[in-house]
Amino acid sequence: MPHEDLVGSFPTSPKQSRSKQKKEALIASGKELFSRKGFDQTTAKEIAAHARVATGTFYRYFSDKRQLLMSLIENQLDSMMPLELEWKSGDPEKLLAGRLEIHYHKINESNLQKLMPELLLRDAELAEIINNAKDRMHQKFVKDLTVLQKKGYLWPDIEIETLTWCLESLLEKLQNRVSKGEDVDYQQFAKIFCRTLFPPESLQKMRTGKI
Amino acid sequence: MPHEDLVGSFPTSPKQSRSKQKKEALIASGKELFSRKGFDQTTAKEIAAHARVATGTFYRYFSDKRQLLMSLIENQLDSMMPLELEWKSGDPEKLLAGRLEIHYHKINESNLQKLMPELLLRDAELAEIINNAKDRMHQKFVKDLTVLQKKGYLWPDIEIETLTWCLESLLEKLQNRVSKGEDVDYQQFAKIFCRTLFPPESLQKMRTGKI
Amino acid sequence: MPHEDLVGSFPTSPKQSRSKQKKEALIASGKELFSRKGFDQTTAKEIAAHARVATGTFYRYFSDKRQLLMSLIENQLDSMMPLELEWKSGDPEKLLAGRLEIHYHKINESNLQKLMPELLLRDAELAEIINNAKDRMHQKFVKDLTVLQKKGYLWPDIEIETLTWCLESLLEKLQNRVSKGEDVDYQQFAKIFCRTLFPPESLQKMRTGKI
Amino acid sequence: MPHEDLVGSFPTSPKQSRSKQKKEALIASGKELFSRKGFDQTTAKEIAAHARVATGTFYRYFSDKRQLLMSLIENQLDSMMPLELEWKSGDPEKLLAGRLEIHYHKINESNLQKLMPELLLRDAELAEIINNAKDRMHQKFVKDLTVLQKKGYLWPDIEIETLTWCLESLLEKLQNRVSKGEDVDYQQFAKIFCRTLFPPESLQKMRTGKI
DNA sequence: GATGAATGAGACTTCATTCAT
DNA sequence: GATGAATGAAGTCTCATTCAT
Repeated sequence: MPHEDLVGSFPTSPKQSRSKQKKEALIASGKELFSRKGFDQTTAKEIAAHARVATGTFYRYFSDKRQLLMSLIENQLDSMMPLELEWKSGDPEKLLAGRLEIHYHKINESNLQKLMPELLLRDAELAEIINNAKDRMHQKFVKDLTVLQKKGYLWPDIEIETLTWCLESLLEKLQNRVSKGEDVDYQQFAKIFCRTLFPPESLQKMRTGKI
Repeated sequence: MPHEDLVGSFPTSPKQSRSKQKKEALIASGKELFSRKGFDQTTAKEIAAHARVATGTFYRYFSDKRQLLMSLIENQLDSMMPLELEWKSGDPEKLLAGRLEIHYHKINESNLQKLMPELLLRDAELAEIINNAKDRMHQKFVKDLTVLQKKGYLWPDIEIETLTWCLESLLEKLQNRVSKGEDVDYQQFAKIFCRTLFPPESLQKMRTGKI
Repeated sequence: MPHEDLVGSFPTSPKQSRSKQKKEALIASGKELFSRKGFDQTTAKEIAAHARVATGTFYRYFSDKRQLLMSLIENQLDSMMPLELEWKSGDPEKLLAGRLEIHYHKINESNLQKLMPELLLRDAELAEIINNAKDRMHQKFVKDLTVLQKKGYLWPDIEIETLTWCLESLLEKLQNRVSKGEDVDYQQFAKIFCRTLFPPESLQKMRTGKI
Repeated sequence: MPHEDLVGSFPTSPKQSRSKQKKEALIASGKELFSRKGFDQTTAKEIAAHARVATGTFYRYFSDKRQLLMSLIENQLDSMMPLELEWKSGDPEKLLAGRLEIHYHKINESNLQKLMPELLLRDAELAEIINNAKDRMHQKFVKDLTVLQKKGYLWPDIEIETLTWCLESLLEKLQNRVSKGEDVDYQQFAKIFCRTLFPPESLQKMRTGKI
């Protein structure tokens, strides 16, 4: 970060109004506490206290705990979705490793994901949002794999549907580990992922550009 | 009530005391309601009502809601753990498919798994139990894979650690699908699992008994 | 109260279950506190405390404060309605005085009436109930007066509609005074009421049975 | 804004300072909202919003919600009080009708009256003010009626005290109807009032100036 | 043992009032 | 003066747990 003071020379900061700051603080506190203790175990009062504001202030910015949760989830919706599969020329394992690293780098540590299963049980609206997103991703996955299959790159005796959810599981768990702050070896993961997806011959062809 | 012991002599009624029956009913109700609505969303009163007993009766059999939950989890602890990896002679894909089917067949549908992440956040004791179990399983997995690796069956450039959690993810997700009542093609899954684990040459050797 | 022990010799009391007793206590406390401090100034906690039960108990019997209020009002709906006008033979002033005394005797002291105007502002359902009742009574009043008018008993130049609400006002205020515990001279009131209603000639005829 | 003082020279705009205007707006908003929804159901924020000022501004002009209410009541104290009884020569029914019309004409529609009973329950000071006023009025009424009684104008067998509250009830209800915006036939009302007050002979004498 | 009414701590939410800008 | 965000006390209501019958 060179010349950061250049930035500093602009009117202090983007002049985030107090308001904005408090809302941010509440969002951050919500994220932290929800992740740490779970949704039900976290009270609005606690979130407010953690954000150093009064209880009532919480309700200025969010109609209730659920709304705050929704904000958090919406913010993370993109990163919660696994990356898309694309295969440019080059070693697919390395390519994938690179893309994974970039994609998951931006996922800030948060166990918000952990809360999802229980949350989905009780919140139909949330469930719909999430399921829609997952569905779209799933369709995309299937479509991509179908293309690869037609080109004869995949294992010939494996069905797309099962393959899809297996790969999705791997990506989901990868993301989990990242968000938990656990170390992840993207190179290794990419290798495993590719070998699940492609038979050795395909990998070889792709590596040598004979796609 | 004359000759009630005559009834006891019938093999159909295994002399389950009233008590036992009530406890069972409470356990069943707890499982169903927790799975359906989540732990916090289910009240002791509801569980009792669902089990057709009075609220107070709940507390005769369980010291509190948590204890019922613990029972449920303990009951399912085995099935919640993924199966062990063993490789007898024969087509490994078929062998695995058969074993998976048997192993997961006994998992009754229940979303109890879904509750785990949130539950672990708040209940240190539960977390320890679960983590210990997972850990033991993980160690076993690693040990088994190490053996296979030493024998040279695995992909040579893949590390055991990453491979382990990838395979665990696959099994975990498989179990999830089964407990959600979704259809699962064990044959397909076994194929994918085996190819992730073994390179084609190993598979070929195993199939032909040249292990 | 002679021989009260005779009563006492019956199995204690009508064996009002605890439950019933608590509900009664809550109703009584609600009535007293609402009357004394107003609806909004009375909290559920206070009502419970006054009835010597825990706050939560209040909610076993009433879904909320409003429902308790509704019970109270329903209980009093009859007595809140003014008596009907009927004229048998005899001195109308005395007849009326007697009937008023009987009718208002059963009104237990309570300022619940006082709360009505404000309550009606905010509670559409309550407003409808009350207005329907008032309306029915009004129609009855109008009908009765119309009969009397046709018989030529009323002041000839006074319209029924205005007369009706004037008489209703008198009865309403009478009831107010009674429920406030103020002394009321029914004889005097009946005289005034009758003279507002009938010209002296009619009264004379009625007294002498020449109806 | 050139020549703004020209505007000031117009007689229409009495140079109401901004301040004054805001206070007026708050008073108007308070009156409307209190009347419409009741005192407790109206928040200071709402009143401010309705008056197009900030919440804080409310507290510049009134120490609290109650003070605004007090202003409103004080403003209306005169009109809330029933008119005085005076009998000049002429047809008393017509005279009264005329005076009623003038007196109640100035009562702007507002259900503030409706709030009084509940308000008096909780606000001792307000209760005292109101009761004093009512008392003064009552004394005046009694005094006036006593004079009429001594002159032999009233029904001879009716006591002043009861008669007084009956007439007050009629006037109170009349005022209620006016403030609710309901149509009122002053002529009819005056007839009823007079016949309640005076026997036909007195009325006849008064009409013919033989008072 | 069984029952279900009772308890009361504590979460949620509102709003009168204050205060920094 | 004006603004409206912030405060926090207080009311509403739920539910885990206890207890008298």
